[in-house]
Amino acid sequence: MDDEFEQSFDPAVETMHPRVIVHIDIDCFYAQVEMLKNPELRSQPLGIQQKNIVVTCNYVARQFGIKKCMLLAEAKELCPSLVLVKGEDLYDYRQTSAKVTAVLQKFSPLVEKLGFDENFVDVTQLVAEKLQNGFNSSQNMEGHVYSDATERCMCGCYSRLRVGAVIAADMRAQIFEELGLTCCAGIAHNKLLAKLVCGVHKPNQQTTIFPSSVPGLMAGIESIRKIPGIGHRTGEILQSLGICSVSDLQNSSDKSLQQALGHDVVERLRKLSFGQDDSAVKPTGKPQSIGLEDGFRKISLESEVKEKCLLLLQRLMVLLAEDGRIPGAVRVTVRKYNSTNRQSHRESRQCNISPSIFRPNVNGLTPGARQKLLMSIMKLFHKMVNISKPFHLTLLGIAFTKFQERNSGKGSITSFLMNDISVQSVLDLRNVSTSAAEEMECSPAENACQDRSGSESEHEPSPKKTRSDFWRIRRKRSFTESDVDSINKVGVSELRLSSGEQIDRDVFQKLPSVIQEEVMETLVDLPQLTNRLGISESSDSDPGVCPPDVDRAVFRELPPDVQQELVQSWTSTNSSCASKSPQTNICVRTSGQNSILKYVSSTSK
DNA sequence: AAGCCCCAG
DNA sequence: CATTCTGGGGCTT
Repeated sequence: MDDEFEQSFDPAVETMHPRVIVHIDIDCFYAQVEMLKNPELRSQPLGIQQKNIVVTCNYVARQFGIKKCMLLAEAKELCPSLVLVKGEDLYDYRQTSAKVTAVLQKFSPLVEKLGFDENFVDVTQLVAEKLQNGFNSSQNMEGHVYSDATERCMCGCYSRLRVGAVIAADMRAQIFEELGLTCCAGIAHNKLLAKLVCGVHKPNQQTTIFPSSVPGLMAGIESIRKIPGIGHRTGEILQSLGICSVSDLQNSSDKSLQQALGHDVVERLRKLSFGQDDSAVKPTGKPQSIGLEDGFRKISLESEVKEKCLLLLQRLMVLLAEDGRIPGAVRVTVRKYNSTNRQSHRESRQCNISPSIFRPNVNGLTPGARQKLLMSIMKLFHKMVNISKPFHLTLLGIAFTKFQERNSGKGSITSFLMNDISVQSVLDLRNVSTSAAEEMECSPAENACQDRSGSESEHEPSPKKTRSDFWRIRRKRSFTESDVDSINKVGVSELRLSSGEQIDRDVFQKLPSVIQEEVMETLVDLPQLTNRLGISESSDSDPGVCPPDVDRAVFRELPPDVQQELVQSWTSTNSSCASKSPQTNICVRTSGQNSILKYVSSTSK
């Protein structure tokens, strides 16, 4: 309140800076993850490829002038020897991201994720504790200081930020020691400044900014668009009103602005332009919705809609299982083709679904869960599209929402998983075909309490497990005849697989049996679909043939497409693998990627 | 509930 | 399909 008085007096001056915020940004995140998985890449120029672009690259590659989001061709020209790794399977990135966040949560519960590679941490409390305990930071300043901090603010933030810098250094050390990742940190009294200053010294460095340097920092920002919070649209509006530079914004008191954006927004933006940001670090929790959507040229048949929905559903089930919660509602989104309407005009309908769909039936395992779900979905679809008339869709999406609260255990999908005897039997299978070493990384118990804490004790029970072991550890594993038998007991009678790779443990096992069945049923019921997607029956019997970069694709959270492939290979009762020995390994990866390409090119583009 | 906007990555 | 996809937020009806 004092604050407000002061600012109405002079908007450029803040008198109090009570918080300490650290912004952590992992250096070229995807590239680092890939280099952990395959250390040989460290010495080579590495680019992470998505579609036709290099989304990020390591620092070796940057010496060639390669930049983020550069076109593939462009990058190759700059560096013909550029090693490319596909970065479309986000599983490892997501996992690693969660581990980073888990490390940071040891410092404060106030950790806010921004994408996979950034986190805000409010360490005000920890700083206060350290200061109370007589922590002395006046000796040496940890890391860089933005500009030459001259004046000292009298609110006490000078000491606090210095302690913050020490904490940030600690965070970075822990992230490196525990995960092998380097990162940058920005330390400031608010989120905006912490983020802005984070990247001033890169890579693997940290920068602290004190309030006296804030005007300089803000003045040095070329475009207003660089200010987090001013996005595409707002930037355009501001520009259209002649507000281009930060100082333009600082001095703006236009009435037209107020009209265009509203008083509150304008106030917020003006504050931002002075480096002021009251927004709190909002602890990131589980998502409120989990959804997928697919864009395409044209869908005009109901049968195509059904197919799409089944595919989306299949992928969604996996994400859902990984999340561990049970949704209470489903939403369907469509975008109708409209030549005049450049806007992606979307429509959506949602309805509640009985959570029992995701629970076991008294008599065993939900016979028609998928059908029920699909029925609900199609019903929603029909609310938006009258199929008796021609229609043309360019997008279909399905999302689950209204998740049940972290139930005391009952009803939670994971607890169900663990309580279901038949599933237990599947879990137990793992012991048959899994080595002890592998067991350590992911024991059934750990999986059961899917506790987000992620970084738990795990690994290290074994003497020396190198980092590359960490990534290589899950490999080759085969289902045996008895595995198949047991799975049959669970009720997935059509299942026939000779190779599971990580599938069994990492994904299949994680899935509630209901969902396991869902996945199976989907495919069993839709032979034409599986055929269209094509089972590469090639089933390469020599996994060693797989190129290393291909080999790493971890089925687990399956980039749904790969998962699909795998499920197909399980499902194909009469495919070549059935005739082979149960021990035969299928090179899932290779066949998967090929088919994915086929699939993508035939439907998506 | 659903449409509309915005934003970030 | 015109920067795709995913998730979040806010405001309005």
